[in-house]
Amino acid sequence: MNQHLTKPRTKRRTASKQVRQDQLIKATIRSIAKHGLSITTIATVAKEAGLSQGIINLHFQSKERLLEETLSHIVDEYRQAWFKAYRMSGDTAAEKLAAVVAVDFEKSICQRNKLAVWFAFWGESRSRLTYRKIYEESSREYKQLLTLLCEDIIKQGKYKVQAAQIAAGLVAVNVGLWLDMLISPAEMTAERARETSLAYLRGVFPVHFPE
Amino acid sequence: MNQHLTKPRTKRRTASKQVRQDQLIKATIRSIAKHGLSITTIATVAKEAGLSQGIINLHFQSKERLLEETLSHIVDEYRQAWFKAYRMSGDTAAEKLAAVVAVDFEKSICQRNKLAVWFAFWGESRSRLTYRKIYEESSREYKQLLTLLCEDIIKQGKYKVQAAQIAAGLVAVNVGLWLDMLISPAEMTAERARETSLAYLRGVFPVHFPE
DNA sequence: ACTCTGAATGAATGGGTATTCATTCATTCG
DNA sequence: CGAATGAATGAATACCCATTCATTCAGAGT
Repeated sequence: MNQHLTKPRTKRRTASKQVRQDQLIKATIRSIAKHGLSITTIATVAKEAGLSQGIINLHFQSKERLLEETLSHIVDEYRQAWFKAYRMSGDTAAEKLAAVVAVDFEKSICQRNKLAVWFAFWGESRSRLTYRKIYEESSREYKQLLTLLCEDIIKQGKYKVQAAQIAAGLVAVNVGLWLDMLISPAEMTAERARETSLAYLRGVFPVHFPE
Repeated sequence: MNQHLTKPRTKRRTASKQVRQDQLIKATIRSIAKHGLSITTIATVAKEAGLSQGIINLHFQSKERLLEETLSHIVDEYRQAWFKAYRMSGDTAAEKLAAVVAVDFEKSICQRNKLAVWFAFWGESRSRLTYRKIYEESSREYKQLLTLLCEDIIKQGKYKVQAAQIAAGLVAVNVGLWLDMLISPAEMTAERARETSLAYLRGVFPVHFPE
């Protein structure tokens, strides 16, 4: 029924579920960055991973689930990064705030491939409840933390601003800077973005973020 | 060769190129907002417009060109809006800056359907030079204008900040606020977003944006 | 060495999708 | 009014995509 005469004899390996799923998620990120979400197919991901098409449904049941897992992967990685920065940084609220914000401009977090994925999913989020849920849950936590830190700083410095508003503004600046880094990486480097974000904090909390 | 026996006899009209193209672009915006860019097909757009599939290639030659024209439409509309706000507003730089920034939170500009389109195209922009070009050109102009206004204000108030950096931060905040309005419209209304954006300006230019 | 398990493949399938074009029809013009 | 024009249709075409599954194969256990 089938003639395997011209088979290219590719070397084949077996690997654990965990390894393969990671490999496929990373291939998905590359494919979305390279081709865009709307051109990303089972075929482009499989090719990017150097594996066969069938393996995606084997490990993720459907393309849709692969995409959801990819978004979750990036969102979780981000959450772990800022949480670690929060716990490991100095004692004052200002130090902690600076450390958490700096995460957004760390190489592993703000590399262009990953930024492309964030924006790709945000672009579809209006129409896909699942994407929105995945992002919103993590985002809410993040804003809560920033708001708490801002409240602390405001109390200390007797600033006349609303913590939640400053936190929302801070998150917003960083999202906007990510867009610049995605679209015009030559003009907006991570370093310049970090400074721009810090300029916002300096404006709002001059005593705590001097110079 | 073909049997038109069951034809539903839909009423048919003819309209000028301009009218049809506008109609199709608006249908495209609705389709992208409703289904997402990756699910938007010739069929969904045609259905949204209440017209037949063939009409899209008749007026735009290809689906890709329709999408490009849709992005251009939104970008141009935005550019005209802020340019008008710039020309029509008061004489001082601070007044002009406030007026231009306020455009981002006008109903016609920041309605959710249009925000979905902005983010959809940003999400694909990494892989599509054409999208990036369309956005970048307009974006550069916009930042130049904001930078000039900031320079003026900085000179007047002897602020110790860099105009380009403040302008970049301002654009960034507003992009980030658009994301909030897209994802969580209940939590981030246009009014709240406007205030958050203004809080940024107050922080940086306290004398010119008091209270 | 031999069997067993399950990882991996890729051809086949069924359902879409963009584009084309012969045809229909509304409108304009002589 | 009758012919000419070009807007609009939608069936047909050729291609693409996600998913399935019979089959192959690598590694573990005996």
